[in-house]
Amino acid sequence: MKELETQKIADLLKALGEFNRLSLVYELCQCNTPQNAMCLCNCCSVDASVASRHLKVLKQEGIVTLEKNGRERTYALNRGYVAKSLRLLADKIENNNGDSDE
Amino acid sequence: MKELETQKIADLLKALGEFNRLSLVYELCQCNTPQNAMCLCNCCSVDASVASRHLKVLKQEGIVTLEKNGRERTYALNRGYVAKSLRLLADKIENNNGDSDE
DNA sequence: AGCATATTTGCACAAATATGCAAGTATAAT
DNA sequence: ATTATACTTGCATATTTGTGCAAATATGCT
Repeated sequence: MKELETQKIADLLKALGEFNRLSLVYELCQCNTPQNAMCLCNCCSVDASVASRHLKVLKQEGIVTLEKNGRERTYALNRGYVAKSLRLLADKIENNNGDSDE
Repeated sequence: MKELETQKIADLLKALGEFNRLSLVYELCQCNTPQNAMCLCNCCSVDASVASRHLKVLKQEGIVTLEKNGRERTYALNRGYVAKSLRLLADKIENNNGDSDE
């Protein structure tokens, strides 16, 4: 149970912790409108298939959301979820929350 | 330059984004006193050599600090740095800070 | 010096991961 | 129906990564 939670946050961090994937996230971060995958694969200079796979990972982790518009798929950053998760971890690390041994 | 920064935060996240390494961080997070590596290798059930290597990675990323006391090395979590880095990223992701395109 | 404890390093290896290309699928346009 | 666009998926592959064991190193103890 604790393990599951640890694994989940580890997976989130791992998904973010790869250069091209983080570049995609940054790219999405700068545009307020959802972007399609083709646009995104330009931001890091990789094959479309590579961008596609990275976006799949990001989606699986809930970092981005996907919407299908005709033949194009637009991705949007799940800002709230990612920010919240990161802050939760930051709080835990900084405050050693609750558990006060000293 | 931007790339370097992206790479740096990616490396930090990658270091945190592995189950056993994150477990070590959590373990260090709960103890306010620095812990030696032997103690730490018990928290995740891995060989001492494995814990040693993970701690090395964490140290390289500035996540933990090392202090030598005689033959034992005690590690302490660099709470401030890690928390600050995570919050910075959270802010960036949530606020699309400054850069207002639409 | 000799032994015990704490930790790191060399080696081997299996599993995961990132990548590109080519082929496949889906949908829109003509 | 044919063609074009926007992806995704199936290989093949090269690289990285996590792991354990055994040996090496470092330091303290007697």
